[in-house]
Amino acid sequence: MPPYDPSAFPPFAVTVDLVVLTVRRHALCALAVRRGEPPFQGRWALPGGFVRPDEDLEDAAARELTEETGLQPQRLPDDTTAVPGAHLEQLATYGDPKRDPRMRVVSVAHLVLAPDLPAPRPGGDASGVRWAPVETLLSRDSEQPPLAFDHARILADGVERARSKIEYSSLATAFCPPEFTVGELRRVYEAVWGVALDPRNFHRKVTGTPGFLVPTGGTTTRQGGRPAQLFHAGGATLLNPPMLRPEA
Amino acid sequence: MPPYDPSAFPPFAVTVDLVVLTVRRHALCALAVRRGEPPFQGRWALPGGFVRPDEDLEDAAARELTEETGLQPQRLPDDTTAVPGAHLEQLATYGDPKRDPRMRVVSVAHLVLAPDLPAPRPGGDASGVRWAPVETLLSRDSEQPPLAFDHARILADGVERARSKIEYSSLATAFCPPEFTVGELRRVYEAVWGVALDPRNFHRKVTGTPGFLVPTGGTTTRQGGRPAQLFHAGGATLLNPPMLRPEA
DNA sequence: CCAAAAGTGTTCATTTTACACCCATGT
DNA sequence: ACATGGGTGTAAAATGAACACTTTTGG
Repeated sequence: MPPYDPSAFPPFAVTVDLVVLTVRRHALCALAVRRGEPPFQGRWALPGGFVRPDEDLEDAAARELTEETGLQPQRLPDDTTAVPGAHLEQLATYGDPKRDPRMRVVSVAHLVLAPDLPAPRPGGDASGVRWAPVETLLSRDSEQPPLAFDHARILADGVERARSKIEYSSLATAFCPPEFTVGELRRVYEAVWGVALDPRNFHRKVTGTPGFLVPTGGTTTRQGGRPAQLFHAGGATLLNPPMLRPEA
Repeated sequence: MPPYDPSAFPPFAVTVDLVVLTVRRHALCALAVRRGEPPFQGRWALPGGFVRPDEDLEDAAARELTEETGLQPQRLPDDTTAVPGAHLEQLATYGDPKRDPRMRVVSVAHLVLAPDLPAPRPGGDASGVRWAPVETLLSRDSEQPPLAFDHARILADGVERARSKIEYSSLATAFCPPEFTVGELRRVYEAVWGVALDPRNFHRKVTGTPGFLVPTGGTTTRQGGRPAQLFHAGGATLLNPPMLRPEA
């Protein structure tokens, strides 16, 4: 029953699509590109492209990310390139036979969490790249049409993954610059979850979790008020106990 | 830069592989099939096969599951077929260019959680199907060779997913028959996590979580001792607060 | 001085844990 | 009678939530 006949397999196209999230102006935003050709010409879509014949899926996602944004995923902890790092992980694979009207395309979606970029430079495709609040991109009652293909679904899945994963992992630091304050980290949680958190309890929680935050020794007043300690992300990836997301 | 040229896409084969888990004799077990042809002839592997040209990924996984085991995934809550139900979800996609020595194959792995089957009937392929403890299948120092392809990695990922997901969801009930006792459910947790749980506190916890368990009214003494209430899984899919996994 | 953000201490409610104890069956 | 698993009560310990209060900057 394994009809594993390499000479007669059905042909598929395999692509990667990217859900690139960041926090800008206290809102969770995603990267969108405008499609320059049919189908869905002129509509917004997620960045992505074909996987090359000898390329691993994660390599393809990293390549597309760099092409579109100049970002590089943080693959090694001691990555010393000047490019800002970002978290990259596989999200899910979408293979509805009718998801692309032209042909059978299976897309392996990836999730990228990036710090707010000083210059969100558009990459090769000049026809339009933008950061937009995920609510705007997902709203059905807005003036603009929905995302192309099944990209609204993919984006929603990516947002849901990010929201749940910062509960029990240290991934929220991927939204922060290399050095950040506890208050800046708290504002990330507040933006991603859309809630307000108690600054006092939040501070105790994150500084009390071993391996989560490592003080750099420096301080900053860039948020105003009393100078705040600067931290960078520690080695711990799992948060135990997790950060609790308020209800309602 | 979207070189979205449908006429020149690189050809890939797309398959589904299945991590089918159950609890037998107080151990977490997975379904393995013996390969009848090269490469890896004679070695154990995960069940799987090609996705058909007009078939969704989940449909392909469900079809392979039925072909190999006679199981059917529980897609509708009021599924009235006589076949026992099982939980099916997408796990992850594996696309290393060298994972199959013959050609470029991208495999979308799925995770299946099934109750212990009275007759784990082998399906179409008669050359060998068995349930084996995951520790046996993953042990590198055993007398038997490791799983074919990258299936050890896929199985490990599936086991890890199952272990973490029963913490915060009601998925552990997928390992149980339609009606089960609190003790039987506890033994599922103990087998999957490899720990011992306090029966008293476990009972209070699961019966106190609204929507998790619904009493059927019946009782059973199939485990010996005092008759135990029978339950079936309630509508709740998320467990809040989660089941806590003991350390170490 | 005041406003703003950082950080600490303390109290109360809730949850988790550990374990004593009783219940209902099979042998 | 007794072993076996089912189920309840309860008190100590740990955790989370709420919030008063002090600290250190900029204006």
